[in-house]
Amino acid sequence: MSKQSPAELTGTLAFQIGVLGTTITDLFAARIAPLGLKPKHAGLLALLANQGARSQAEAAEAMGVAPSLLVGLADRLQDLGALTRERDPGDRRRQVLALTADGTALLKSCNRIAEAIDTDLTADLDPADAAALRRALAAMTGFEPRRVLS
Amino acid sequence: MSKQSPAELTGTLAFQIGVLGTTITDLFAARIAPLGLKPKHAGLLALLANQGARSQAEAAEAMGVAPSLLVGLADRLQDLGALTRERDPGDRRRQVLALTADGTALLKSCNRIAEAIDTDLTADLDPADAAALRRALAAMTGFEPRRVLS
DNA sequence: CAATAATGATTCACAATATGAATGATTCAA
DNA sequence: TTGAATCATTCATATTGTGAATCATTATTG
Repeated sequence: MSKQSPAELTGTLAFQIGVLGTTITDLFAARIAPLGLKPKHAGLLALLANQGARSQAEAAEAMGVAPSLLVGLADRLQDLGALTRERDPGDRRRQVLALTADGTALLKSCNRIAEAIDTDLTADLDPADAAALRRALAAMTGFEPRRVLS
Repeated sequence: MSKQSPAELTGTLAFQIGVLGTTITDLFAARIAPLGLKPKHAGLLALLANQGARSQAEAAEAMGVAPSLLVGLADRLQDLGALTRERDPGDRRRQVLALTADGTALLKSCNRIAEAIDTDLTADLDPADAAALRRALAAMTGFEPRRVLS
């Protein structure tokens, strides 16, 4: 006889990645909380670091969130001294966000925390499988809409 | 020279799985919405199907949510005729949830939807990498707390 | 056995998160 | 130059989740 119960739903990649993603994000959130950050703050820092200064509208678009949400994220990071927020002289409607040295340092801390989680995640994982996982993620991350860590 | 920018934060598994998980869960949520379900409803159906009837406290524990949240989930599924909710005769404090035939059918629909997402996800993925991905997920899914799809 | 503690389900008040509509400033197009 | 579009911001609102309080029931224990 074949297998009786094929682990309905929970056997799918969609379900497993969904659950694991939430678990990891919650853990990441707990570990960056002492820095005064939430995952979306870290996502914004990373965006600015990797893609350079951006207006709030551009950042919101890139992160897949409403522009109104970005106001609060930028407020917070500005309070922490992690970014500057200046009117674009060429178009004074735009608020241009740019990382400060403090922001870069903060991002590095987030990065270290994420890497520590990676270490735990891949602890009992065949190195070849870990490499394949990275390839698979790269292939899947071009998937449909973009949205940054919540 | 070595690579200048190592994709700060966004290069980590933690970040990538977090983002992908949210993206996938949002997509899954959109596709099961016509069934009148949200991801947590589907998670509860799957729990009952895969592990048998459970009290609400047990289900909440297994899903990693507050018992008070489970009340509403069970209400909804009961309204849809997807589960029965009966006092345990042996301990009349416990409400025991059990799948109905309609609930099983509903879960099968969710399963099909998740499988369709899997198909898209793995479309341009080396089959060997897809297999490795499954192994990696299996290894990582024993990770810390449990929480079901949100 | 009686009194007290613990457990399960439920309701409720509340916090956190996100959205979209409205507003005001500015820029673009006709 | 007038009207439409864009950007940032605020505000009202929806959604989601939690924990405290309550009530019924069951366990404990003096």
